[in-house]
Amino acid sequence: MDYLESLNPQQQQAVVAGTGPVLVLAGPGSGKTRVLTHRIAYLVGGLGVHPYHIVAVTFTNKAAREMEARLQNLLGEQQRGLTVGTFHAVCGRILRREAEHLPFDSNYVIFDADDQLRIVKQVLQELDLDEKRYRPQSVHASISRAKNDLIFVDDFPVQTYRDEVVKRVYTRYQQILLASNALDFDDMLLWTVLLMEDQPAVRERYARRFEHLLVDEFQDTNVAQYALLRHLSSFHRNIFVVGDVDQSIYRWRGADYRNVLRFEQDFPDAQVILLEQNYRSTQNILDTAMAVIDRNPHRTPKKLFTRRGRGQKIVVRELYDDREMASYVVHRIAEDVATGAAQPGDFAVMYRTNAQSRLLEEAFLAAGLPYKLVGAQRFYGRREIRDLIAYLRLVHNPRDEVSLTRVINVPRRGIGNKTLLTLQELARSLGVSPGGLLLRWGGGETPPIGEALSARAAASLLSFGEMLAAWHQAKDALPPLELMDRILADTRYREYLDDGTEEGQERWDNVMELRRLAGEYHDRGLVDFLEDVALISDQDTYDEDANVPTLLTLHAAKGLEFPVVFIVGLNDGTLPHFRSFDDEEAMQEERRLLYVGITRAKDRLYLLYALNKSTYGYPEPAEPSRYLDDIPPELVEGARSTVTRKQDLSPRRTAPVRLEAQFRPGMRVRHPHWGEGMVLNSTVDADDEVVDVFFEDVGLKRLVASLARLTVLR
DNA sequence: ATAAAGTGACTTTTT
DNA sequence: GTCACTTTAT
Repeated sequence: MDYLESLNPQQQQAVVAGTGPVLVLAGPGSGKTRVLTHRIAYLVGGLGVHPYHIVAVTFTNKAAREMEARLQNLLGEQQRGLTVGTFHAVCGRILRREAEHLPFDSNYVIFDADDQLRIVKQVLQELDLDEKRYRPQSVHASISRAKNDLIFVDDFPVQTYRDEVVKRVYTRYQQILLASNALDFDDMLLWTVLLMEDQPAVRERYARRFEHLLVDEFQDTNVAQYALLRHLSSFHRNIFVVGDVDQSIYRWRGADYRNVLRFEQDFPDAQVILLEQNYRSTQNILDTAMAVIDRNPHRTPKKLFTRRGRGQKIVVRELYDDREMASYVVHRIAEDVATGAAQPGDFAVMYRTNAQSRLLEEAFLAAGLPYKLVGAQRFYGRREIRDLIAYLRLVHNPRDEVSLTRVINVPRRGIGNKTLLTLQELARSLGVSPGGLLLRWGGGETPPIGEALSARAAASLLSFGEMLAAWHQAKDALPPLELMDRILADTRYREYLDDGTEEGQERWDNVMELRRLAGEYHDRGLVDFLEDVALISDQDTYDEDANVPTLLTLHAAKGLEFPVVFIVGLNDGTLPHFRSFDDEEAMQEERRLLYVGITRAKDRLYLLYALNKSTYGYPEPAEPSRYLDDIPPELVEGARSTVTRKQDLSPRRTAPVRLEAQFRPGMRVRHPHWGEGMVLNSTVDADDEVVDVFFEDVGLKRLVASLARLTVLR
């Protein structure tokens, strides 16, 4: 088999690069996944490396699955034994196997973002700290950042009083995790690195095993991940990383693109290979992307080029507000589909924040067009889904106090706050976890209740304990699906949800969806089910086979491509996001985010901004994104004479009728964005006034008077 | 103990 | 406008 077939010279060079460190700097659409998979195929099929000795690490399950699928095509059964997975999944496997060296056992559960926040809140309450002064999110972010930087509790530096508070919360937070036999996302990396450092023999075993280490999206690694890679490659030094600093968009999660520079320092003998040829987009799209990203300082400029030709110009368009924007998108899609110019699945709509999806969804719904939204939170964040996962987690690991607290009174079974508190105290006095106590109680042991509990409360607890004990006993014999069915039946969960409303039905449908998912784990079992559910990412929910338009955040778009891309809400404050305004590094990342979005487009690109945006309900005038100014007009369709006009797409909204012209040729006017200009012409339309204005700075514009917020100057 | 009604705070991005 | 959390009434 020829592993170099259909690869360009740079790709080939990367695929057959000799042993030792290799750094591949790969622009968007340059075929980096091809390079990674062909490299592995070459190692196994060409050099005869056993797959057992190869590990490939990605950031999302989707990327891992895609790599596996492509390897299956290239290698067939020869690929068996390969380790391909996300950082967290690979660490998870190592931690379960090596649990004897660690302060938790191999049945540990993974606490997700919501659980983590709950614990922080609980701790803040315990320590009698004011949640207004110490916002749980922000305290948690500090803890997470420390962990990503490999700073353990004892080493947490204290310079301010706030640091001191965070350290106290961090300490207690960590105690609770361990008492619950639980890890958060950051712990998975942190404990693995700690394991490698504290147990040289273990490190040696893995370092010897992994002869070849391959890493995707290397620019998104954080300190902990980089440390882990160094440990795992410490014996063979065959570390092959692929990345693009211009696509680094996870700084807020601890990612540091400077790891790419660090790599070159730490491995001075590294081969560096540049992939610049783009196989995805037209040259106009690439030029747009470069115009945006070139403004970032301290970059090694890359020249993205394609053989696909210039293609169509990009569309930059102003819409009245977010609603009109959504409506415009839907109508454009409907039109292209109707004329046969494109298929529904060709389109993607991208935005900066999740909240922006709502109006888009409404517009699709109103038009009766199916669409798909990428985002796991949507599903896994739902109350009913979290409840059921909490039940399963509790059965799997009764020490999980977060889950116990969540479900002990759902559906209502007469166990209120007071009773729960008494249970917790009782458990503490006996030196067991509350879940453990209930389990034993339900299994026949009677705890020394004394006067602490009323007879009714005790009966409620006992009956819950009995259910828990029965499930716990059955869990090893039952596949996840059957266990879930049993829980649903015993708790009468459906009756609890079904309140006769549409919402109740929807919730039950969600439960059925989770049930379907559980069914896929018949052979792998509960542990894998719970782990996968905890580590699922938004990007993992992208379904390329659906042939419907895709709605997704710019972050979730990384690694994907679409024939037609709409980027909506290109307004200052949204992109760049206002929270980044006072942080230079963050602002550079906003720019990279737009760059990532633009480079997803193969053929057509729409950049849309609103004249008015609404910040939680209330509309206010908005500025176009500053990044739009960086795009050369010759790349933009009709750039010289933008018609600024409210789209007459929703018949419900009609502009106020105006009979007389307000503006006359020769008048001097001011526009909030375009500055001062002179009116050249004005005509009264059926329901509005259309004014042509020549602006000093931007030239001729056609404006609708009722929307353009023009003021007349003397 | 629970349901209903009221409050305030908040939205980047997510393994 | 939406959510989570708190207060209030039963």
